[in-house]
Amino acid sequence: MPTITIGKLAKAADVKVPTIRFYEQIGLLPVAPRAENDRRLYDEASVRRLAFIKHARQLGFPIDAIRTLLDLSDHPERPCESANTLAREQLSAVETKIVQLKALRSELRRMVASGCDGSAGDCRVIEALAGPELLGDVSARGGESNL
Amino acid sequence: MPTITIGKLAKAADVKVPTIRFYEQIGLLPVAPRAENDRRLYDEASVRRLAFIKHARQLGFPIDAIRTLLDLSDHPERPCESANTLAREQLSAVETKIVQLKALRSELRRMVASGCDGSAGDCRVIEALAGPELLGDVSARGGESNL
DNA sequence: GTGCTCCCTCTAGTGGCTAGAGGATCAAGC
DNA sequence: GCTTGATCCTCTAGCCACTAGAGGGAGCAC
Repeated sequence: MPTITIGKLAKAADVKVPTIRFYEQIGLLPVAPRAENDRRLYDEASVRRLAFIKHARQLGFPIDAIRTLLDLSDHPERPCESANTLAREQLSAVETKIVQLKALRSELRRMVASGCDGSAGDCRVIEALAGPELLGDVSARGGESNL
Repeated sequence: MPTITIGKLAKAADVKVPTIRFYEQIGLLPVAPRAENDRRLYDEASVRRLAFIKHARQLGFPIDAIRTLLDLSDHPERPCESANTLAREQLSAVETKIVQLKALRSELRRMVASGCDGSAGDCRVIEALAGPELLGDVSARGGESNL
């Protein structure tokens, strides 16, 4: 029997109230039953479901992937292949992004290190941006430095 | 005297045609003069300006920061303090993101490593998502990235 | 009755493009 | 001259995942 208000749910899962309504709207959360005064009511299962979503979002899973993951979690008898695939895909997306960001970081470090304090005409930062691009295809430059 | 078509400019700077029109619309590129047939015309300076923008975008600078940087580059007599500041800010944003992504990566690695091939009911991936959150406040928010 | 907080719906805005409709014009080949 | 395909134009709408705000109702403490 659902008794939790949307505000309580929001606090319990550390998610903003409008986000919950948004998740309902796009079908990530089921349409909540309403009290007589038209307010949404939730139960403990809602808290768990929302926490699941939040966790997955923190890990960067796109909404569609989360839909699939929730679907699997709702049907424990189905094979979990796609959950594994989604996780691997997300891992590789994150890894790619890290590689790219490291390339950006090293160029930005160079820019910042050669920092100037004169006028824009001699500015190393602006020069670096105007100059020939040293980053090739960012995604192609994996090596960089490791950490 | 401008003679370069938008298509040529797009190729020269490796940017899509609609993106150029978009940059004009938001004032990153000046309104291009038109030929008699109403087509936009560009010159070498446009190529350099667009390359500057593209490079800055690749580095993740937000449009507003690029506006400032272009402004400085248009007025070489001004002090370049803000260029330095913007670069430092961008560097720190990139560094923060890297840290966050590494945390995600390690959790995803754990998930993927404990991969299962049974049914969703026993799936480690789903379990990990449902389980208590181990991540702090990573909040991968803000449109995922501005790369 | 007066605040205060919570809730409701609905629309529009964010960033940085990208896609598509619907049409005009151009360059090249026949 | 005619056709074909590439390129250009404008305009609107869509993407993702929310977030903000308007404008209002309801409930509770004082």
